[in-house]
Amino acid sequence: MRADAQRNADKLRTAATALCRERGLQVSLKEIARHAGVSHGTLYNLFGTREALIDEVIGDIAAKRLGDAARRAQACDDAWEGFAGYVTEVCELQATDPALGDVLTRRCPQAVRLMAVCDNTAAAAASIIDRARSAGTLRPDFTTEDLIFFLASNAALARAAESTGAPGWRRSVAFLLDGLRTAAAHPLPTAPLKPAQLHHMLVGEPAAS
Amino acid sequence: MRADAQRNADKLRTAATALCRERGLQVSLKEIARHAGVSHGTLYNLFGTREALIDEVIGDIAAKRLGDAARRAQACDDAWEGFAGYVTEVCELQATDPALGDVLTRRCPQAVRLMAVCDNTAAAAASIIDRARSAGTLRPDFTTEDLIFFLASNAALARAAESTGAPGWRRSVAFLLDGLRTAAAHPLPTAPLKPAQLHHMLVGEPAAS
DNA sequence: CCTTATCTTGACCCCGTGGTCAAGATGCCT
DNA sequence: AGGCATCTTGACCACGGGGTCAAGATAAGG
Repeated sequence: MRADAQRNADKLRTAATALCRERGLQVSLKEIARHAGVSHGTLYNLFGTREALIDEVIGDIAAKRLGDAARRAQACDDAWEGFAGYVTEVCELQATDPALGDVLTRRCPQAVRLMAVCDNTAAAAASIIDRARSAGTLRPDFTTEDLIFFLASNAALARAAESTGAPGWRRSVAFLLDGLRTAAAHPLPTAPLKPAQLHHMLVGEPAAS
Repeated sequence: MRADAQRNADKLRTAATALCRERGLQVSLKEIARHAGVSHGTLYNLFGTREALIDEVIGDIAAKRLGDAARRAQACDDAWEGFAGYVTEVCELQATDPALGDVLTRRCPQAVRLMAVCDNTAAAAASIIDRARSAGTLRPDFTTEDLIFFLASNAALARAAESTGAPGWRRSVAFLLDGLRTAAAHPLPTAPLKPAQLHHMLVGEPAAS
């Protein structure tokens, strides 16, 4: 790879990172190129598809931040505290970094690394949930799919809320948590979602546009 | 108004109603015209702006359906049942009629009648919430803004969920309700949203595109 | 039936998106 | 320095959105 190509690739990566993290994963490629001070043709030359760029640029950040949150939760002595802290922390990530919200809602299904991050997050969430359920503090009928559903539904609003300086999502999370303690549980109206149903829901309809 | 103009207006209204209710309020005007078998120029002639069309077409439906739900809640003997039923019913409306979801999230701020429906709904919700709080079954720190925040966050997902035949939102609502009983309440992390903050949040960032 | 006011049409404008590619520029190696 | 391979550019394609308007169609009334 020639030096100038390398330089341009870096400029594009930088621009893409910044734009994705402040506006989400569906920023226009031409805008990224413009922002990087480079022709959009160059972007196509160097990365080919949006997925390749995004995947490269957001993959590590997403894996790190979501992984850290999961590890913190698992390291927590109290299972419930770990679970509650995890939910709060992930919501906070969504609120402050739109790109992460889009990762969790599978907005970019072609990006293999991001999808892997998504799967890992689901697995981590499952273990955090399991632990809290086993401890008897989290209601037993709460599933990983329920958590992801909640995260997905909060993604858009959390972002908007943060920009107004009014973190309404914090109250939302608190209400949810209060409803998730074993003591608060009442029978649920429907069966849990199957993973495939959740998946289809998220990739099928990319959250209103 | 000439007879053919009247006929075209009706065709456009019919098409607009159908498309809005199955795809939300931001359907393209050209698509509505196409669907009505009429030139898009005619649409502009007869209605001028998207807001005028939408307002006329969705206003009554929205007012009726949301009003009915509120009345049913208020007619309910038990305050908590009324409240819980109301939340469920509104979510169901959002899931089955994307247009209503968009109305409640103020996706079309120029449409005065729709905004009035929105305000009326908020007022009705406030009274339903008040009643349940006074009865002691709904936790006292839950506000109208919290409800609207929840409805907004569920809007996109409820729609997607319905189309997969997996009503995940029903479980979401159930978890929320379990967290809203007075007995389940734990202290909240932040102060309630002010109405203006909520408003700014909804109109400022139209939910992730 | 013929006139006229009303209405419809579709070509046209602007803007944006994703994507391609020949021509020209530039880095690099000899 | 020169020549080749690599890379960049920006014009171009097709598509879609919102919106406008002159010219032609048509309903309504005399």
